[in-house]
Amino acid sequence: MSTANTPVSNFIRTIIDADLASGKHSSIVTRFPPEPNGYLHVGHAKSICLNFGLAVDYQGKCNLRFDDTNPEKESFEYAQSIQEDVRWLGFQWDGEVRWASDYFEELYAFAVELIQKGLAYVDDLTPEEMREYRGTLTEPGKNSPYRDRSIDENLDLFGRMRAGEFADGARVLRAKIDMASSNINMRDPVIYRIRRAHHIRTGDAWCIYPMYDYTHCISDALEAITHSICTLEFEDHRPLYDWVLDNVSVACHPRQYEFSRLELHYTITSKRKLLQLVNEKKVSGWDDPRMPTIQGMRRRGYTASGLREFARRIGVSKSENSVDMAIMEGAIREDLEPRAPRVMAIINPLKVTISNFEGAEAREADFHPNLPELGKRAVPFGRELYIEADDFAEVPPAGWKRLTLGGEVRLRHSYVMRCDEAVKDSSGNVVELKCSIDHATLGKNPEGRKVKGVIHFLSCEHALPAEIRLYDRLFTVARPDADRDVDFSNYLNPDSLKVVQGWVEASVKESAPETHYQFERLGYFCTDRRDHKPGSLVFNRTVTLKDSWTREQA
RNA sequence: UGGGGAGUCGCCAAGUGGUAAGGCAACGGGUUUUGAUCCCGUCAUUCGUAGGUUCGAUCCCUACCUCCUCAGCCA
Repeated sequence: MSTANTPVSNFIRTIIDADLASGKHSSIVTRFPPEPNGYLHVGHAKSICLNFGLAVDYQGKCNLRFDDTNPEKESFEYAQSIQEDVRWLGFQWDGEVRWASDYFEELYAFAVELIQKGLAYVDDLTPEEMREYRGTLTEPGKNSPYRDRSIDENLDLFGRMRAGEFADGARVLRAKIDMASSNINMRDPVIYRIRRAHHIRTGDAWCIYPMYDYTHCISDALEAITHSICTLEFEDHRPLYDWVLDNVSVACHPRQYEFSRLELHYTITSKRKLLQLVNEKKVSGWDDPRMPTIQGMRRRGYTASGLREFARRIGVSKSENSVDMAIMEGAIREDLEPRAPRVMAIINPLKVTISNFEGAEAREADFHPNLPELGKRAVPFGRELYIEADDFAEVPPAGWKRLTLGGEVRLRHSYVMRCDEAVKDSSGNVVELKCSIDHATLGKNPEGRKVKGVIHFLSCEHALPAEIRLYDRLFTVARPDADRDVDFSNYLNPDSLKVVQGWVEASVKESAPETHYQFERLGYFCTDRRDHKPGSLVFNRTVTLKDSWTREQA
C-alpha cells in the first residue's frame, strides 16, 4: 500500500499549488461546513476527506463550522453525531468548533452596512408575490414596489424586524442587485427572514435569521478561509458569494471552488431520501448497516482508513459521476486484508460425523497467514463437525473443488477428509454426512495423491452460536433515483438483510464491539457496535471476499 | 428557447500544442491448507461529433450534439 498516502492530482490541488507558488497565500485554510440537520453520509465523507485532507497535505488548517442558520431543522443530536463522525474518520478540526451563529451579531452589522450603502432593502412582498416578481429562467424579473425605500426607512424597518415588531414572514431584507440578471440568484436575493424559532445555540435571542448565501461567504471571510470548497450546485451562487464580500467591509475575500458530488451505485446520497428511509422504517435507523451514512458504514464494519482510501481512489473533479460499488468494496477489502484476524465460522451448517474420530487432535493455527504477530489459536477437532452446506455437492458442477460423495477435501488447518455417505431425509435433502479422516494428514500433505479443495469447518462441541447478519446492496438497481417517474423506494432490495443463526469458533468469545474479522472463505465481518455482547455474539457482514468461483458459475 | 457547468477505456480519473498516467473492474498465467491474499502479464492508434489553425491538437478556434444544474423567506 505504498500509494495510500500519495496525493492524487486534481483541479483544486492545481489551484492551491498555483496560489502557493505565486505567493497569493502562504498557507491554506479550508473548512467543512455541514448544517446540523441530519446525519453525514458517504458524500460528506468525500468532502471531509477533501477539506481536511488538503489541510493535512499542505500543512494548513481546516475548520469545522456548522451552518446553523435554519433553526427549524437543526438539532444538537445531529451536531454531536457530525463531530463524532469527523473524528472517527480520523480528522481533527483547527481550534474550537465554529458556528455560523457565532457571527450573527457581525452578520447583522454587515447587513446594516449594506443598507447604508443603498445595497439592501426591506421588502414587504409575500412569498407568492416575490415569486411572481422574480421572473423565470427566460424572462427577467421586475422590481419590487418597495425596492426604492429610503435608507433611513430601511434602517428603521430592519431594526424593527430584529426587535420583533413584525410577524414571521411579514418582511424580509433583500440585497439590491439586479432583477434582470440572467442569474436568478442575483435577482435581489433574500438575505434575512423573520422566523420565531428556538435556535439550538442562540435560543430566542433572535427572531430574524440570515440566509445561507449571505452567511456562508461572510463566515468564510471571518475565518480567513483561503479555499472555500463546495459542490457543483453552488456554482451559480458564486457571483452572489463574491458580490456580498465585495460590498461589505471584511478584509478577507475567500475564493469558492466547486466539485461534483458523489453518487454511489446501488445506494442514494440524498439527505432527504435517507431521512425518508428512516421515517418509513425501511431501515432500522440512521446507523442501519445498509445505510450509506458514516454511522451506518461504520456499524457495518467499513473502516475509517478504508473510507479514506475510497475517497482517494475516486478523486475530485467537476464531472458527473456514479461510482461503482466495487471501488468501495475494493478499498475496504484492501484495508481489512492485512489486519483482520482469520477465524472460521459457519453460516449455513451441514452436520458431519467422523467415523474414525478416535485419536484426532486439535492444531494450532495462525490468525493471519502472513502476519504471525497476530498470534495463534487452537483449532479443535471432534466427532461431529459443521461444514458449510454449500461446500458439499452430490452432483458437482465442472471445476468443483469442494466436497462430494467419495471425494476428499482438506479441512482448513486440519485433516484431509473423505465423504463416505450422504444421509438424506424423506424428501431427499442431504441432512448429514458420514465422513472419515486421514490421520496422517494433520499439518502435512497426503502421500501419493493431491487434494485440491480446502473448506472451513467447526467442531460442534467447541463452536459458539452467533447471530450473523448478512447485508447486501440496499437497492436492486445501480441508480435508484435516476428515474424521475419511479420512486426510489420501489427499487429497495428485499434481500438486503438476512439474519441467520450460525456458528463461530471459540476464539472470538470475548471480542469487543466493532472488532473486525475475516471469516475464512466467507468475507469480512465485524461485531455489531450496538447488539454484540460476550455471550450474545452478533456479527455483521462487512463485505464478502472476492470470489472467482461464483463469478465463473454465473 | 436565459444563465452556469460537464463530456478522456465497463466505473472513477490524470494530462494538456509534441504524439493518451494511474486506480477499480475484467481477462490470461504462477504461488497458495482461504476458488482469498500475493506475484507476473493483457486491457484507449484514441480523448462527444464535424470542420478549421498548425510540421504536429485530447489540448487552440468555429459550429453542433448529449447530459447536469438554477425560478425556497432550505442549505
